[in-house]
Amino acid sequence: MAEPLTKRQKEILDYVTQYIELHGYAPSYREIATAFKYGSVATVAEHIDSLVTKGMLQKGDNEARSIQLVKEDLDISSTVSLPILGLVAAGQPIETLGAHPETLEVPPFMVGRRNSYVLQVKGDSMIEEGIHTGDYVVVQEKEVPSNGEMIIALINGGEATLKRYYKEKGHIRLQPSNSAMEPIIIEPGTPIQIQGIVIGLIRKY
Amino acid sequence: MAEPLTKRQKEILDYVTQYIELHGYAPSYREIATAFKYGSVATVAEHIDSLVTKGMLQKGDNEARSIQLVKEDLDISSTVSLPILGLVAAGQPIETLGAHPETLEVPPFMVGRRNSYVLQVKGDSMIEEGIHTGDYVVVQEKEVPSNGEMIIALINGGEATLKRYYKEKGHIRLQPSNSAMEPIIIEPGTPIQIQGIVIGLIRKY
DNA sequence: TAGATAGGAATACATTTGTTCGGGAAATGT
DNA sequence: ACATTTCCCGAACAAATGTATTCCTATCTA
Repeated sequence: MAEPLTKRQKEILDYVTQYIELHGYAPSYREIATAFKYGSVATVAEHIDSLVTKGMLQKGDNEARSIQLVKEDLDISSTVSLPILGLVAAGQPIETLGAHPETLEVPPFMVGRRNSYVLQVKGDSMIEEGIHTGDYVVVQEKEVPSNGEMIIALINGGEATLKRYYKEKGHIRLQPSNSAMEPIIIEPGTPIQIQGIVIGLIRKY
Repeated sequence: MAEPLTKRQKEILDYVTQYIELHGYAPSYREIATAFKYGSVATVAEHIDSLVTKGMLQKGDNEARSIQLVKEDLDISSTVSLPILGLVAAGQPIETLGAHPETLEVPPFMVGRRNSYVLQVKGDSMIEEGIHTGDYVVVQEKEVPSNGEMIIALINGGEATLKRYYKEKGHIRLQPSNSAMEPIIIEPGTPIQIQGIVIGLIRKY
């Protein structure tokens, strides 16, 4: 099945492939001819015919720009699929999204060893660090964060916050990155539950 | 952003979408006219123009079957490994990282059907939209951006910028998201090369 | 009711584009 | 050496295709 391609044919194939990936549609024969400095489109037609015959391309009859790539290879790289557990917003409990959470494919380099999951951000508490409403944060479960780490915390058993964590003398300070918001001081004895730390951010435009 | 489509326009869009998925390339105006039993291709041209204006489609000028879908749908199966081509920073050319670029595993929902790659951000030109030094932006190659899209542009053949693109009467405005920086006005004739549009952001803490 | 908007028709036109046919030169294989 | 394959040119052609212009009819809105 592996029909051998000549050098020229492979060059044409590569050009067509790149053109399609760049433009979203196929080149015309004359565009190919120009790219290869051909004096005749017939030369292009021959090569395309060869490539079609050899099964490397497909095309419609008498139809402009109808060359199609014969798709074959899709890379099967490793990916981690994390559940989107809900929304996190200052002052609101985490809204769970039911028993069948959606999942988000996450680059493996972002995922830690422990349990991880994804939350969608709502609110402006970390706006000055470039975390906007709609962004996804990758959260790794961790009960004892280090100073300065960004955490998901439940305060008073119900309110979820996305803040930076600072353990200081006599109390814990949860620092938003929003000059319009005040830091939260957690005095000893106040119930606080650290859900995890933020280890990644994903945004789609 | 969400331009309202009329019923007819949506029908045309759906037809074009299905045609492309079925054939692998776009229909001609006359094929669309036949499908809708139109007596005139001008009717099709009007609808396509509307859809292009509303940002639902793109097309080449005077090019047959050059309609492209803008809304890229995602197959939620494999993951995509994109090359990290270099750094982008205002006033600096893209620093290529040699012939053996690292790759970044990117969630497939972020990748379009065209060529995509990853750049690491350096500088503050988009700081107010939450794009910081060290972040990775996912770039999709596209020569003709739509208004308001965030683009990677080469100005004067060497300076790379990450800006938002606005085509206005008589010129192009490249708008940073940093109140300390001025927009760049591109007068007609100035060499400018659009590398692609930013379709995603990934940050690792 | 006048005006605006969406949808459509008819026609003509200028390109764009794939196809076909004949011929030629260089490389390759036998 | 001879045949085959690969590669290319040129021109002519018919078909496919996008565009421009003018006009028409509902429908909806101010």
